[in-house]
Amino acid sequence: MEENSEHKVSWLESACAVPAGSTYLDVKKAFQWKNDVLMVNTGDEAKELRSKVCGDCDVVPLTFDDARARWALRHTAAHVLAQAVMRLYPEVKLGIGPAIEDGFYYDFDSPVSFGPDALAKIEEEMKKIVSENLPVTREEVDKEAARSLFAQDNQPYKLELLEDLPEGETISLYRQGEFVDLCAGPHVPSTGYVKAFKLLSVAGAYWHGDEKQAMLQRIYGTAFVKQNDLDKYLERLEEIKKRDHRRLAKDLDLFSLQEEGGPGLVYWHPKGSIIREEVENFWRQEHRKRGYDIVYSPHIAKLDLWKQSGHWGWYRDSMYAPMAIEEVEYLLKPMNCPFHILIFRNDTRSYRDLPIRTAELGTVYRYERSGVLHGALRVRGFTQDDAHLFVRPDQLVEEIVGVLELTQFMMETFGYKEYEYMLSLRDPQDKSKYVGDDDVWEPAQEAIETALKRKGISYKVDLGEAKFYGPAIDVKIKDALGRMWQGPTIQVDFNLPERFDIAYIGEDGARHRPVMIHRTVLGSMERFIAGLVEHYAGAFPMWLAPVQVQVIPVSEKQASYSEKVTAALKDAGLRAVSDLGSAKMGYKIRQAQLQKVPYMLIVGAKEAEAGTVSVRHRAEGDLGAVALDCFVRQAAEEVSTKSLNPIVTKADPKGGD
RNA sequence: GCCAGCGUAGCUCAAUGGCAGAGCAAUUGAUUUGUAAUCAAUAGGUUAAGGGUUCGAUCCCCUUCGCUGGCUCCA
Repeated sequence: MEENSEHKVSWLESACAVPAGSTYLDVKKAFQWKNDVLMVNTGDEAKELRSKVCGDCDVVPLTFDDARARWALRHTAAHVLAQAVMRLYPEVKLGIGPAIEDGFYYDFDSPVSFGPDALAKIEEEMKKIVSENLPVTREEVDKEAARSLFAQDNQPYKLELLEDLPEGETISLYRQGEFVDLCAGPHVPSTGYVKAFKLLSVAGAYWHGDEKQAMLQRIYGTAFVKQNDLDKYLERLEEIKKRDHRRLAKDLDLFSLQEEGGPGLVYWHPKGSIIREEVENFWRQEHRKRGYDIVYSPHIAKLDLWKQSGHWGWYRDSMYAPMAIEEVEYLLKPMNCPFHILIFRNDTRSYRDLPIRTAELGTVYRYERSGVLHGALRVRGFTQDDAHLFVRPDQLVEEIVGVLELTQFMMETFGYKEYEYMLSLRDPQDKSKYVGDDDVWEPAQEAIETALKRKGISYKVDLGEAKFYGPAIDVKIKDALGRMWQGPTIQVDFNLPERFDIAYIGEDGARHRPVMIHRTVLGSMERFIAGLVEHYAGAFPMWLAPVQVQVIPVSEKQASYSEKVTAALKDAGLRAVSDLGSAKMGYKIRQAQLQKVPYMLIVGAKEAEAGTVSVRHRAEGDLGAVALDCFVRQAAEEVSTKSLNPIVTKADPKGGD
């Protein structure tokens, strides 16, 4: 993977918009490559050279094929987009246009709305700008000059952005042809670099992301250095579409949403219910092993309870309107915590009883605005795998560690291998969104950090992501396509125990306040299983597959043997189906393949004679004939070990040919 | 909720200001087959719902509902 220096310099140019006149030597003195990482040389000479080469763009160590070059390219692509739009629609006002994770966007305030036709037209114009290969140049001006420039262009949003910049600071502008934009850079040297790009979609977006501000039209696109990478990205989008849980849930008959029943409410069909049941059984078993008590609680409770818990004050926007029952108002539950607290409070608790771990597959209802609903991933009624741990302060860290271990174990069982840990803290700017004072928030945060450190887990801090009652660890999990999903969440809460005045009797005979840990491992059944559908692309591991084995007779003469095989499988606890329809065998195999049934057993005259089955695996194909009892044993083992991969292997030689 | 787009048979999709169609699935019959689609027939629709324009609307306009992509929000 040795790259020559010239090539590296061209990448560097890409990343920094090297001004005309800088030489290869300049570049070489300012930077050096170490194992494909661009390091900034230290020392005054290097610093000076660096500023000559790169203006004031802050070059940071950068991996060779990373980020920075692609970022610059996409940022320039965004400018090309804006330039094209301005050529076609001169009356448009420009918002902002940054590079993002997988591409770029630009926001426009336009009197005409951009449909698919407009998008195609804009893309054509962009191609023209690219072929013009306009040099991208950086200019530095003072604020006054920038102000008059954008005032003259009649660009109110740019003027607003300008006002947010500190007074007296130099303003950088980037110019390509007739187009000029307020921009920090960096960019690629000319528009000709933007070869492999594509516009993807238009969407509304609020100015400054604030729903009280104007709504602009955002055009999304993506760009890559090489065409090949763009093609690969577009293929990946196709793959994501194919795996979409809404598509697969329909094809595999797992669950549905019913227009007549109302949006955001999930109907679990028999096959989806089997998956859910398996997940829930596994969940229960693992929780019992770890000393959890599993409970059930009601779906409604008096309004007063929600007032006491603080939900009515802090969470009302997400709750459904009260209903009057015999003149007392009740609310549908959006969370399970108050119920578990009532169960805790039902008895006098000793310090010896703690920790008490109360778990429930609790169905909650939350008002989600119509526009945010998304398949089964974002719904209005869902079942959380919830638990509340009531612990003594001295047990807090240890219990958080226990929860972290449980979540890791469960995620791994489902085949999720990579995680990102986020420490969600209060928004320091606006503490009014949270209940309780610093003296309860700080120990909570400290306990979480200690637990994470004890497990040697590195994490990022997410300000403003805390729940209203406490800070949290939010775990993001990476699926088979490399996408990150919200996974387990662990929250420490000193507030609700206070509000409900719960206590345990300590060694000293006095009342002490327990601490609560709120946590979910899977999140919700709806979201988690929808995520699993996409993670496995519908091909569930054996233990979760709704149908585990499909028995397919070669002709109707083997109907009774087929039934016998199916009965043996069922006796072993396997979910087996015998396909006795009049269709051809090939057709039945196709159906089973499309339903992603793990194993198909083909039984013809030979097998009936020898007491064997011909095994076909959905991914491995034909595995040959094995003795029936041998297959049953291996299949049952694959289920009981929750194996992610098939363990039934090529034929046992005794079993047949 | 906001912006844009979409809504035709169970599913995937055609069509047109003038009789609404195909493939798959379903049903029935024939066929009994060796590792991804046997043949034929039948049935299936208030074109999301309501209103308007028109001699005539699935198509044009309005309202409502739902979905999709985003924004904001979130398990």
